[in-house]
Amino acid sequence: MVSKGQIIQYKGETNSKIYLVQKGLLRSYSIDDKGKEHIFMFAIEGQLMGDAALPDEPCQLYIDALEDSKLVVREKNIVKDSKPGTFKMLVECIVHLQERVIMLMSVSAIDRYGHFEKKYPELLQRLPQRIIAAYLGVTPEALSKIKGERAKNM
Amino acid sequence: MVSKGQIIQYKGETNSKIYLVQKGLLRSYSIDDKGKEHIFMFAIEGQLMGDAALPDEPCQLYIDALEDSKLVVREKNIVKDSKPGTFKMLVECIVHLQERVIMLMSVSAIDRYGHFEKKYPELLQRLPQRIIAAYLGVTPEALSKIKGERAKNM
DNA sequence: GTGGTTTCTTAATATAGGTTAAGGCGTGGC
DNA sequence: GCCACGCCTTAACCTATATTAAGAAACCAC
Repeated sequence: MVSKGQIIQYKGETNSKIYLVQKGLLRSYSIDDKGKEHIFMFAIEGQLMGDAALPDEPCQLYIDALEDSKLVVREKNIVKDSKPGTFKMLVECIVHLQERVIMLMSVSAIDRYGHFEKKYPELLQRLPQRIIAAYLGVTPEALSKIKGERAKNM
Repeated sequence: MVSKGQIIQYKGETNSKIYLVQKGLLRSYSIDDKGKEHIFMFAIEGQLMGDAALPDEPCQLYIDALEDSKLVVREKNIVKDSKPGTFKMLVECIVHLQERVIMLMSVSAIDRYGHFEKKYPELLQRLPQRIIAAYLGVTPEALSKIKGERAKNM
């Protein structure tokens, strides 16, 4: 059980744990040299969250809770045991990342928002604007403008 | 054996194969609505290349050969058998993607180039400029300018 | 409730990188 | 050799998004 805002993993520390979200919402993110947060991914109920670093390597990402959350903690090594569901989750993770990179490279901010809207209507409700902006790779100001423009064209 | 320029997988087709590169160099990429190519990843000797789509799902990426290449073709399903090396490759893939997304979101074009230079000095030699640009998510013109500016500051 | 944070919006300005265009350099085919 | 084509560079201009700033609205603690 972790409460909203609690940091579960710091960048640079070694962490051999991964987390299955039973309830709530986690995010992983980096902080650039200007102190700006960049969200790498979210994990909601039923999803797995963990840094891809090896169990004894320093992590590249921070992980914290965006809502009060209930977690099942597992060792990263457990993945090696090829638990039925776990392997599939890894592949899903790759699929997701593939899409994410494509989005970041080839789609405008306005279209990334449209895509997010369609794909995660639920998160749209649960997340504050500024968090969505950090996920999409834009500033909250830019996202605000995007929403304004979309409202006009409808 | 495939020759330089040959397309191995088209976006939208279903392809249950993955490719282990024995010799040569592959890339996976998408094409946006302006016809611009965006490179997702490279695979050199010893690396695995494949779309993350399930064996019976349409692929999201094109794959082609940047050099004459020798490939070992495998079924995606073989991954399920948890061949010793294969699982590790999956994890490496995730690590790589994680870094890639972080780069795209939080690092300027000039620093992405610096990072690429350090991480893939060999590819820097083997790849033409325009391909590196597409990988970094900038235009060849911008990359040319970046290199010019770096030369000055040294 | 009230006061203090944090978040959202709007607007003005700044900037990284895109676009377009043109010239030079290489390289492979004939 | 020499032509043609693709690649790289440079430069002028343009656009999307960042930055800065300030006010309005929502949220929280007390």
